[in-house]
Amino acid sequence: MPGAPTSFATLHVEHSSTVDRAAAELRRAIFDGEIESGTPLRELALAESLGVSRPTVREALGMLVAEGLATRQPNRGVNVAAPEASSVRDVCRARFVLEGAGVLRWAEADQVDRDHVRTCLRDYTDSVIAGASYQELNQRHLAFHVSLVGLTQSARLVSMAELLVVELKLALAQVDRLRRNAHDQADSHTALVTLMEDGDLEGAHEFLREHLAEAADAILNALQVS
Amino acid sequence: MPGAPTSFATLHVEHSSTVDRAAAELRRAIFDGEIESGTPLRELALAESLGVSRPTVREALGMLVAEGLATRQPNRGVNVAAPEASSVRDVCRARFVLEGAGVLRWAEADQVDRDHVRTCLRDYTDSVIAGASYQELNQRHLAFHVSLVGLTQSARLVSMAELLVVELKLALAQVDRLRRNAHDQADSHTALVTLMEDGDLEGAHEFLREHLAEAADAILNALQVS
DNA sequence: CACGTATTTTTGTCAGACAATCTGACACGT
DNA sequence: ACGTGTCAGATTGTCTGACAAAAATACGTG
Repeated sequence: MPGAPTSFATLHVEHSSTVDRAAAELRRAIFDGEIESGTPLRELALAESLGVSRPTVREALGMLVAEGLATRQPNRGVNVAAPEASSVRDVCRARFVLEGAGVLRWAEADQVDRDHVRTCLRDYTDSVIAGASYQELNQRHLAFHVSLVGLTQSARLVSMAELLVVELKLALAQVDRLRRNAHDQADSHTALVTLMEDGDLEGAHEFLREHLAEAADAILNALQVS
Repeated sequence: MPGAPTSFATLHVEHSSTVDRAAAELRRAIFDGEIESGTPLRELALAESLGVSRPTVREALGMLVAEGLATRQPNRGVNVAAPEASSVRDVCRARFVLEGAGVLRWAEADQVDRDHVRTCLRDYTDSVIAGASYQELNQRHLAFHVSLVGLTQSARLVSMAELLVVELKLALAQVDRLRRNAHDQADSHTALVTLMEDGDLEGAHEFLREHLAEAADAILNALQVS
């Protein structure tokens, strides 16, 4: 529609602050394995490396701590979080509650949200077929799971699920470098969606429970090895 | 056991930083209604009032924003969050997912967690009988609801529920000053626990759904009036 | 080797400053 | 009157430098 559009709803510029960029760089370094879990994150050293001031680093570290990627001990500094067995179990229990709630609401959910689930599934399977990097596979895989929570139509539940997923990504970053997960789970996810499409929500719910339990066990095994 | 106790497990000192105390003071002021919702929180003014430096205020404001008590617009500062109808609905939907998951797990839950629910209920009803302040009633009321989430035995779900409850407390702080909620809901909560004790978890689940929907409507009505 | 003390490192907090950005008002040209 | 350009004031975002408090470490002494 050329001529005179009165609303520019589609336009927007990147509005990133220095703190955001610093936090993003730290996240990348953690997920890429450049910083091992448990490493102390010294404020002064980071400020020099990143070329920003110490207050900026402090704020960025605060964000990482809020996301669960790092832990802060008062007067002792911030360390990269070390995924423990108990926290992996806890995250998976919590995920089952959130994602399960989404699955059970498949029928009442909004059409857009159902389509979003389908899109995420397709993106994931396409990546598997294309033989994408394990990082991208993780990304798509977890995006699919988050899209299930979207079926609840609660923005807060979705952002909670994203927090949980970040924690899982941290754990996966540890184990994936040791033994790349097979990631042949695409079929399993397709089966889940098929169950929902067929209206067997209880079945899908149970299927999800087992799927998440298996995933937790796999991660725990891999963690124990390392 | 007098003489030489080898473990001092019961002892511990308040290990609070200046930032924590500043954030606590801001929270108190917000919930006490000393700062109305929507008020801009200027860093310089707060620093002077609180007697701390601007960076400290900044960090405290960051905590409030992370808790959902305030909103930050880049380069425009932090404002006390204004509870909207959509967010109230969203919080209640999310609460139903979390608390509902706890209710359904009543049977498999840990004995301690079930006892905790009973304790919270008793505390609440006692406060009602004693005619406590509406702030204390809110506190106990919401603590009971959080204790339901504890039945899932997931620490992360509990902390998520606490976040949601903080947001609700903010909304309640707005309306309670206008029309004190009757808080004759104690019976309703007792009925919920009775249903669970009797093993009718599905019934309790449905009961909870209606209870939360009613609560949401009540808050929304009160908000519309103001 | 155990123990208490000094040194060093690191965080928590402060003060002051500057640049970037937003807000609002005012002047200007059409 | 309307839209545009410009400017001053206010506020945030970021930096520099500094100091006190706490923890970790090294050291000396018994």
